[in-house]
Amino acid sequence: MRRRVLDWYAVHARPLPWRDPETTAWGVFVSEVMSQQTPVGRVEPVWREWLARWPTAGDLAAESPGEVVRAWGRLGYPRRALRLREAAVAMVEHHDGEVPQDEDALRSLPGVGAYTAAAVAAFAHGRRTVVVDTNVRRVLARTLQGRAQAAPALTAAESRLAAEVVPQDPETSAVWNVAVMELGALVCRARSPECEACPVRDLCAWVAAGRPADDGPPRRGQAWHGTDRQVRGAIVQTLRESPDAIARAGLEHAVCTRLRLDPARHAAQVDRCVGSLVEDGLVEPVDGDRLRLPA
DNA sequence: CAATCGTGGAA
DNA sequence: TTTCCAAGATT
Repeated sequence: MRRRVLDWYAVHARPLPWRDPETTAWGVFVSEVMSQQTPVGRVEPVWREWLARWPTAGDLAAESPGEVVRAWGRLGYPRRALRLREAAVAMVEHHDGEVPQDEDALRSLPGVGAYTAAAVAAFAHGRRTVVVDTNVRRVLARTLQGRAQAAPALTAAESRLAAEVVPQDPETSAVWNVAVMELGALVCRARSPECEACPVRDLCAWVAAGRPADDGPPRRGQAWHGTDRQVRGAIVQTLRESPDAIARAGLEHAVCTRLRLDPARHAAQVDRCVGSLVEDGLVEPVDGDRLRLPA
């Protein structure tokens, strides 16, 4: 199993820029945060802009939150941009401006959870960690458990299983971690798995079982139309595109127009979302009734 | 533990 | 057209 996956990766790995040996730990760190819940294909162009503009943690730490959110563009979940900047500040203040190597130190940074800490320790520093992302969970669920998809949330049994299959040698373990992720992203995909092209199809428990459909509870889809998330997104997008602060009434109008919502019916919702964005530090009130990205 | 938090492309 | 979901983190 391990040899097959490692050999497959050696041939089929995508040439992502942050996999270049020349890429710094900071570059890897940025790529991991940007890739949280965002397809890597969408991350790549923004990552290039960021690394050219802010080549080190110190460079980003010195930037204003608003500029960082603006440069985040449409990657989604803009709070990640704020936390990435806060993580850079923490690196400057507590880690001599460098990306920590220790998994626990990484985990303590803003916006860094179990996955990102393990990934950065492995891919930026060559540490032996157990990287468990959505790809790894799906690959292990299929190959070892014979299930179509992993459980809705990460279970202790899953973590144990993932830890067992990571090679002992640190160098090999890092390649293994990224290789399983890549296999899940390119071949063992969630929707249309390409088992014919899979290096471990002949020892995959799911294939052996005839690729049974998922037997778990149906996943409730994320509601979108008319939600606060949609409204928040439109607010931040509008402010991102405006070099100047915008009056509250003008912002409400712009957001409702953008989303084709009745202003009379949704003014309160827009207002409430502005409030939550201010609390999150994504929006800043100025001059009494005007709003902008935080300076 | 479950809800919340953006966005856009593919099925 | 609607649905699914992608290198998760936080509360």
